[in-house]
Formats: sequence, structure tokens, C-alpha cells
Amino acid sequence: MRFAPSPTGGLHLGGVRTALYNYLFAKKHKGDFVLRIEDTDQARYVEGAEQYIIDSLTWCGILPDEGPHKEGDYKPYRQSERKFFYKEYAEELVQMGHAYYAFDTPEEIEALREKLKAQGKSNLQYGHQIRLEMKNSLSLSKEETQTLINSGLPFVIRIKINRDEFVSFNDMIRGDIQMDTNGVDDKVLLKADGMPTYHLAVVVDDYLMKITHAFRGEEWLASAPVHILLWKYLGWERQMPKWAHFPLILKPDGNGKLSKRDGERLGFPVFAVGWTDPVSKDLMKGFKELGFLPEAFINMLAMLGWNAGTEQELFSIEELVENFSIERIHSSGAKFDFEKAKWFNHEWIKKFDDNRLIPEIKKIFTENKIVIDDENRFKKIIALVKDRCTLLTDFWDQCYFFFVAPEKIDTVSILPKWNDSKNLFFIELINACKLSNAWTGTELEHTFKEIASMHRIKPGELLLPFRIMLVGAKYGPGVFDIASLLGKQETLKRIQHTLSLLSVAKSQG
RNA sequence: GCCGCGUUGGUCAAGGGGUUAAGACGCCUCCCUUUCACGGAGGAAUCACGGGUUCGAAUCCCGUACGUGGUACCA
Repeated sequence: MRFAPSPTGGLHLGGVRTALYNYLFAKKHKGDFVLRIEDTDQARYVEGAEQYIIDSLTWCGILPDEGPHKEGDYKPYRQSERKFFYKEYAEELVQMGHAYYAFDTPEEIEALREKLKAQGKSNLQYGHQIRLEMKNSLSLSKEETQTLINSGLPFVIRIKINRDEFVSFNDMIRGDIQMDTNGVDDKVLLKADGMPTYHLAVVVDDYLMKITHAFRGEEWLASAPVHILLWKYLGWERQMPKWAHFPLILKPDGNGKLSKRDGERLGFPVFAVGWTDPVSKDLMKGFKELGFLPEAFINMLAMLGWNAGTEQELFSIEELVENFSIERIHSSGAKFDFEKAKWFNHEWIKKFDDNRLIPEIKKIFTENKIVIDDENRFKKIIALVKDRCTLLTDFWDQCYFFFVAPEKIDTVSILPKWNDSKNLFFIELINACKLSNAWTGTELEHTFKEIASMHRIKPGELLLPFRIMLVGAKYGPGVFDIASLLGKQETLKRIQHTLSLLSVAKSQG
């Protein structure tokens, strides 16, 4: 079994999911997963896109067995490098009478379209209705056609679709589908520049690469009849792959399929890894940069349109492979929910083994120019905050203060209830700590409470100021745990620092 | 317009003739925690509408509405 999704350009959510489902199905059935690159459309294909696709899939952990970066038995895998094949087959179709040369320029067709529109007629379809009124090898004589070709006039090759024909096929997700050919026009197969359109390219590639399953997004469903007719006309019907059209991933706020712009508009990533828009040059962050674990990303993506039919929601890639079945893919689109995506990541962080997690977190600290010298201490800190981190980047916010003193101390939250006796309490706490040799959380807590009761202050009233002294704000794990990992010297230093801050604030009224 | 595909809480969804119509995210309440989270216990909220078929319909059929895709020398 061979599977080949054909992603293009900036691979976003939908594209990654198509690749993922292909991968899961391929691996489940011990088949090959092939990566093909669509670079047929020079206008939209951008420099670096191929590497980007490979990088995205690599991060996701769904590496192809064959493809442009690895090669294999059916190379080349770039459509631009397979130009020769397509032309050959297109010509063959013309010889057999299933396709024809068309000399109409895009401008002429556009003009006709405008004209019809002005008359209030529906959209122009270059098909059986009008093909004989156009300039092509069907309306022209053989000699005229040959003369035009010889003159070097650009032409395209279009498929000749008969009217009143029914095309039926089986979709592994949707079941039997039947469409008549009246709605489909004579699609261009080979463009004037000699490059194939997707319609010709997939069919030829799937045939030549012996692809057994053609799985793609639902946006292709409407043109499936063209592809099926092509398989038939080329005489390859017996080798035609099985079809499946995946549901679309929709915008969270309704109307339409998720697009690259939606991420920016609604504040979530639509790419697996960061993507630089070729036109605007804007760097759009991906799930990776936002602090997602690839495992969580894949898990989330897989569940958007498929489920195992059990209550299990957390799946490793191996479990996905094991449980995957095409029949359980839904036939209707799903709206993307970023909150749920974050939930998946949170679950994966909790689930993740420290040996895998720590290096990822370290990267973030390195980016923030923090050197981790005490491995053991780092581990303890991570264990302490792990539960409260949804994204990898949260680890920075949750524990940077263990490494650098907070710049801003939220004295505003302390001040209203601050008084001399509390001030005295902290001074005595400092002294008591200085005298003691040991430094553990429990011991500190004991001393803390003892001094508090001596001063007849409820510990609760002192805990918040203490936290703010150490952390700078009202968050973080247990204060005594923080203090113990901070070390005696640093803890006392921070108390002292805030104390002086408070006295200044107090004297200024 | 035409042609496909679809429609179970706000979202992801299970269920495919008889169910008190699962579960998850989010939201709300309470408990735990002398912060914030985590965790725990609860709660509100759903079968698009109208006709059939049937003893019985979320489930099957037909309409309607709505959504969505396609209708390019884009993929």
C-alpha cells in the first residue's frame, strides 16, 4: 500500500492533518508514506516551501518513507521535474479523442465570461455547451489546428467531458457518490507553459508511483469525477486508487474553512512550525514556537475529525496508528477550538517524562539567557510548577524568578495592610534564619509560624506579602517550597529588598 | 445560479429504530489549597425545521432551511 498526500506551500492545519491521516493509515497497514511536492504553479510556489513542508512534518514526527529529500524508487517527486510525463499523457489523451487543444487566451475567456455575466447568465463553463464556438481542435479543422500549433501559438490541452454521463465512485468515508458530468467543464489538463494542472498531475503521479489510496481534503470532492474519468480514459481503471475525502477544518467563528489569515485575526497559530509569508514577509508563529509539544499537536489534530469510538482522547502516535480507521473519520467539517488544543498540550506536559520534557524547557531558558548549572535543582523546580503549565513557554513565566530576582515587586498589593508589626516580623524572621543552620521548607514554615504567633499575627496575613517578596506577584507554588529552592541567602535578600521598598513607599505616603 | 457534501449542547463528539441521549473542552457553583493553578464533587446547556414510514424516530425516507465545498491556464 502506498500513500501520497501532496502538500503545497505553507502547510497549515488542514494540510498537516491530511498528511497525518495518510501517515496513520499507511503505518497501520504497513504501507509506504510518500511525500510529493506540488510546485506546478510557479506563481504561488515559493522559495523554501519544500524545506518548510519537510520541517513541519519532521517536527510532527510523521516522516515520509520516500520523497524529495529521501528519494526512492519512483523519483522524481517534484512535479516540476516530471513535466515530461504529463505532456506525454496529455497528448495521448488528445490522440484518443478524450482531450483537445484549445487556443483561446485567458483574456478571451475572461472577456466572454464578462459578457455572459452582463447578460445575466450564470458562470461560463468551457464545456460541451460552448466548446464548438471556441477556438480549439474540435471546432477547427485538422489542418487549421496544425497550422496554429506550428505557428507557435500557445495552447492548452483540455479534457473532453461528455454530457449526460454519470460518474460514480466509492468514497471510503462517504460511501457511494454519483455525479453527472453536466456540471463539470472541460478542465485544463496541461497549461500553456507546459505544466500540468493538479487534475492531470495527481492521476499521472498516482498511477506512475503505484499509489493505492488517494486521500485528500473535501475541497477535491467536486473534481473527483474529472480524475476518475482520467483514470478511465487513460485505461488505468483497474489500478485506480481507493478514494477518501477528509472533512474540512473550519474557522472557529463560522463561515468557511480555516485560512492562514484566521490565525492572526483570532490569535492562534495555523501552522505547525513558524511560516514566513512570501508576500508580506511576516513571520507567523507556529504551534512549535508557541510552546506546543509535537505529540500534543498531532493528538489534537487527529481528534479533529476522527475518534476511536471510545472515551480515550489522549493518544500517542503509536496508539493513533493502532486505533486509526478511515471509516471513523467524520463526513462533516469541524470548527477549530484553540482552547481544546491547549488542553491537549497541558495533558501532554503532565504525561511527559521529565527526560523528554526538561531539554525542551531548557531551550526556552537558554533563549532567555539563563544558564542552568544545577541540574538537580532545575528538576525540582520543574516538578513543582509542572501542573500549572499549559504551554512550554509557561515554564518561563512560572519559574524565571528562581533564577533572576523579579524586577517588579507588587508592593501595591501589600501596602494597604502593611504595618510596623508586620515589618518587625520579617526583620525577626531574617534574624532567626541567619542563626539557623538548616534550610528546608518545613523548617522555615515552622519558624515562620512560631514568630507569627509570638507577634499575634495570623500566618495568613503574612503569607501574601512573603510570596510577593519572593516572586514579585501573586502566583506560583507554595511559598515555603519556593524559599527552600531559592536558598537562604537569596530569600533573605529578597525579603530585605522588598522591606526597603515598602519603607520608602510608606514614607512617601 | 448550478452541482456536491453535511447538520446531536457555545465547541469537539458517542449513539445509527425503544438509552434517564455518553464523554471531553469551555462556562458556572462548591470542596481542597492561608496565593494562583492542579485536583475533586456538582450544575446549566443538545438531537435544525416540517412532513411521512413505524406500536415506537436523534436514528429510516422526502421536502425546507441553514452551513460548507466546487464551479480558474490555484491547489
